[in-house]
Amino acid sequence: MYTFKKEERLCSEKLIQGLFSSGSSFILYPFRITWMAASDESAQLVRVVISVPKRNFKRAVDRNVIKRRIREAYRLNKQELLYQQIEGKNRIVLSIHYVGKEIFPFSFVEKKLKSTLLKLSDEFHEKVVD
RNA sequence: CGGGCAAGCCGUUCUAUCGCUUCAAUUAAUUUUGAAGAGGAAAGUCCGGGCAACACAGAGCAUCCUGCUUCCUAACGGGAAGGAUCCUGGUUAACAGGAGACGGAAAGUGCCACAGAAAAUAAACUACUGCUGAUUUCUGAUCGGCAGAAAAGGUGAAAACGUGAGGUAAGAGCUCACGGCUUUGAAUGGCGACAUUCAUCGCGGUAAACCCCAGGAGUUGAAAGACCAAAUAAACCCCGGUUACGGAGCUGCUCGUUCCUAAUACUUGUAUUACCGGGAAGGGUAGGUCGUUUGAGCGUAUCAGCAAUGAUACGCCUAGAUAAAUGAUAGAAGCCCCCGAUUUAUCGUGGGAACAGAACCCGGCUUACAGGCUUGCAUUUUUU
RNA sequence: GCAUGCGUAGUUCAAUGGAUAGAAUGUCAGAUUCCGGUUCUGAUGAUGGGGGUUCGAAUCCCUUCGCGUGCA
Repeated sequence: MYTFKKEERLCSEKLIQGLFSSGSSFILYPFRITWMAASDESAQLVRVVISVPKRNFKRAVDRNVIKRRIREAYRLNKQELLYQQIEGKNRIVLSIHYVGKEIFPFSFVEKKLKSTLLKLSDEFHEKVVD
C-alpha cells in the first residue's frame, strides 16, 4: 500500500541517538543516508526520519516544501524498492538528511531517491549475509 | 481615457487518482463511511493584556518605561476627534494639504569643535569717548596712563530680542513707540489642551546630556504549571548551626519586622549521637494526559456617537499538529507576459502566478508582498 | 516558544558627540638583490541598511537586516 503513517516515522529519542552514534552512512547527492539494522520485533519494517537543515534554508516554507517532496517520493517507492528486500525479523532504522543547497522539482527528487533506495537495499543485503 | 498619490478590500477556481492529521459513527481489525483542515501578515517579538506558578504587614531609595488635551478600550508606547507649532500651495488673507517622542532651559550642573575680539557671571584685543603724562616739526602727530561704555569688528549652526526715535562726552531696553517669543495674575469663551483682551516679569541653543516634575511597573514565562506512569537513596563523604556585634525570610538595597534545637559523656567547652541547612559524588527518568482551542469569537440588521467604538436582536461553530498534518501527479477554465499570424481583437506555441507556514490565546504596531478591485484627490490629452 | 548579546579596512582591534575615522597585519607598486626573502618608501581599503534628534552622529533614539548565546 502507498501509505505513510505516524508509526512509520522514528520518534524515539533513544533510537535516534543510537542511530547517529553507531549507524553506517553514505552520501548520494542531495541526500545523506544514515541507517542501522535493528532487531526488535516492532510492527513496522522500516522507520524513517526526514530532516532538512535550518542552516541552508532559512524560511520554514522552503523546508516544508522539501520535506513534503521527499516524503511523497518515499511513500510512492518504498514498497517495491525496499520492503520486498526485507525478510524475517530484520528491521531498518533510517535517516534521510537533505544536504542540497537549493530546492529541486519533484521529478528530480523522485529519481534520486529511487537510486538511493536501491543502494540502501544492496548494502542491507551485504550486512545480512555477513 | 491614461499614468500618479492616499485609504480600504481581495489574494485563482474546478475535476480525477494516490496519500497525511483530527473528530463522529462503525468494525474482529488504523476496517469502512462521512465531516473539517494555514494567513493578511500565521513573520519580527516592538508594546499591551488574559492565563499560570512563586513572592507579598508596611515605608523609603535605586532601576526601567511613558510624556499636548479629551475620548475609545480588558489594557496599551495602539486608535479617534481636537489644540498649538513647523512645512507646502494661495490674492501671503480666509482657507486647503501634509509632518512630528509635542511636559520643564524662569530649580541646578554640564557641553557648544574649527573660525572669531568674544560661545555665556560677557568682555583680554582693535577701534570709540573724556581727563591726563612724555616727546616733537605744537589748532596737529607719535608713544603711554586712568576712567567710561558695550554701539562698530562679518567669523560661525548660533553673537546677547528686532526696527525707529529720544538721550549722552561716547554709548547702552537706559527711556519711549511698534513688533516677536515668554513667566505670572485676572476677565471672557471652551469638559480640556488652548484662544482673545488687560496688567506684569523676562529675553542664545541643547533635556533622543545629567537632571527636575507628573504618572506607571512584584518576578518569571506554556521548556509556565497540574496529574498519571516509570525509577528511587531514608546510603556514604565534607562544611556550617545550639542564644547573638550571629544566621535566615520578607523585591535589588536600607529601615523596620518575624523566626532560629535536643540528649549523653566528662576535662564546662569540647566530643559523640540525633536533627536542620548547604555542597560534592553517584544513580534513575527524559513517556503520556490535561493546560489546548467557545473566544475581550465571527456574520447580518437596527439604534447611539463627528469618529474610534459601544448597545440590542437573530444566526453560526470556524485548524489543533508535537523530529511538526494541510501534500504529490495529470487535465481544464480564467488572469499576466513574450513570440508569430492576420481581420486589431481573435487564434496558436511557450512560459509565469507574489510575500510567505499556525505551535497557549487575544488586541495593536512594524516589516515583506506578483497581480487585481472600489472610493477620493489633483493633473494631462481628446471630444462636446 | 521565551529571554538575551553583538555588528568598524580582506583579518585582529582602537576612537569623550567635533577637522580627512587610527594602529598592526594583509594586498599592490617602487627601491635594495643576479633572483627570492628580510628591510625601507608610497598607495589601497571600513562604521550592516533606512530614518530621526543635533550646527555636527561610528557614538544618542527608532526601525530593519544579519550573526550568535542561554533555557527542562
